[in-house]
Amino acid sequence: MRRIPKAEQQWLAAYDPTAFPPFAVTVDMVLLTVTEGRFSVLLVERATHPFQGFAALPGGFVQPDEDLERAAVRRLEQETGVRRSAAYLEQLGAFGDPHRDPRMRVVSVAYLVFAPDLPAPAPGSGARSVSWVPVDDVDPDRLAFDHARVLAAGVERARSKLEYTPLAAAFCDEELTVAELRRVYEAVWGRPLDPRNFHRKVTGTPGFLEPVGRPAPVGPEGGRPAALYRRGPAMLLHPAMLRPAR
Amino acid sequence: MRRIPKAEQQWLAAYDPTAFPPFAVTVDMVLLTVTEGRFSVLLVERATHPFQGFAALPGGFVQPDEDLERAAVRRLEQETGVRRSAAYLEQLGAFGDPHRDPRMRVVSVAYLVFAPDLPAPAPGSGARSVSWVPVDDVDPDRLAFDHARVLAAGVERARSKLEYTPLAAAFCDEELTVAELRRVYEAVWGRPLDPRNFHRKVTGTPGFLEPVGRPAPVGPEGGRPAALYRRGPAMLLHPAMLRPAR
DNA sequence: GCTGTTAGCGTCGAGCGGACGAGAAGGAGC
DNA sequence: GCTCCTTCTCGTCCGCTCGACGCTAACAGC
Repeated sequence: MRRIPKAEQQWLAAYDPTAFPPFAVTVDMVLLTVTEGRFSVLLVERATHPFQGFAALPGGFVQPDEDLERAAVRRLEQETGVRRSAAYLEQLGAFGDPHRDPRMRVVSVAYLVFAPDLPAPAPGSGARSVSWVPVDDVDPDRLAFDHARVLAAGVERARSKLEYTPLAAAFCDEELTVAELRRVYEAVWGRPLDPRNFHRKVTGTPGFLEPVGRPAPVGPEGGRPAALYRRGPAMLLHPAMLRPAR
Repeated sequence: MRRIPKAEQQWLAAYDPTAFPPFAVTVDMVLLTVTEGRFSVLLVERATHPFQGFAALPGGFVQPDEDLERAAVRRLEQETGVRRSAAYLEQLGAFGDPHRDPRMRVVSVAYLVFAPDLPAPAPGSGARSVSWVPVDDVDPDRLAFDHARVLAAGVERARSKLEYTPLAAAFCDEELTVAELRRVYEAVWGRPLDPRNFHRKVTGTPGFLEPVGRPAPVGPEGGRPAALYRRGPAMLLHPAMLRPAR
């Protein structure tokens, strides 16, 4: 921390911190998962005005002495029970249209979260119900505030992140198979991938997956048991996993 | 815009908009260019407390009825004379550490701007001097607030954007040569590129460059005149221009 | 003419990725 | 046991891209 010079200390003591236009600041979360083979987002139903009865992204006001990311993590754990260590979280951006909230001037900082497949969380405070909704089934006109724009930005960011980072593994359990990872890519990108080329690619990219040395139990469809892997140390994929052209 | 139901109108009329913790919201700009062959950022010297005498990113408070991007564009034009149409602008993210400003709780929304090579702008209000500083020469400890983190995020984002978008052209004039574009890449990435492979790549990527059909005037070093191009319609590069490993 | 410069084209080989064949390893049914 | 089905895993072929680099084109200056 910088040492504050004496002249500035005196100046600060005389400073009126209410001399600037006041804003409310909120965090909203685009919490994504893959469940039952579908790329889905967590939505809550608003129990109060404004937008009563509309679907909305979970979120809430930032406390006066709370870091933005800390506020997001708090909401995540409160509203969904997802622990920070079990998920991936990054900032998506700020949304500050002057009329996005009819009550007052609000700037919302959106966070993007990748969570593994979880049971539908119990409703928290201020929301009637909480549920996973496939992103393709979301009606943008039935979302509160500007959450349609926020969700669209989050979904596109997620699709793009899967190309050049190993974060698809954040949608799976700690130990995972190549086929589970492939189904994540297929759900997020919305296209089938060749299992053989996918296998060659992910096992050939250094730092993506590390073998556990143990097979997974056989699935309900039978077939040869798959080897188990866990996430490797790589943060970026070289080479990238580019989406096939449609 | 949504029709607001009567029950909500009544509820809103009775609502106290000061019931939430007040924040100040600012925009800060990471304004980048390539000048004299160096990747540079616009810095101002702060004339007032706090951080008097420190270098800082240009920026300022968002007005109560002003969109975030509009506030950034206003600052851009006021402080630097750069017109919005002549540059590329995107949001970089929100920075909201509770103690980033000693005066009060401030959330800053940072914007990233790519501008063509310009004469050093005249100092505006509240700043002693304004100048382009090569990003490699910036001393992070001499930057005000958390601007070292903001700048680092902007520089990394810019380096990465050049890989998969045609935005390097935003650092050049409207009509440009392949060599000018190559010098932008070399300055931003900090490594020399093979002129022949670079030429093949950018002219072979559809939508990146479109020929004007006219040669550029011969440069001070002589040599064969280069053909002029202008930016094509592509928003994303397929295939991408990956940075060579160091 | 010759020299020095930059611009632009061509060639070669390594490596990656899409399309696909084929064997390995399990279960279910007979 | 054997057959049939499933999924997993490895291998082959071929086209494309990219890095390294040679070569020619088109200017200025002398």
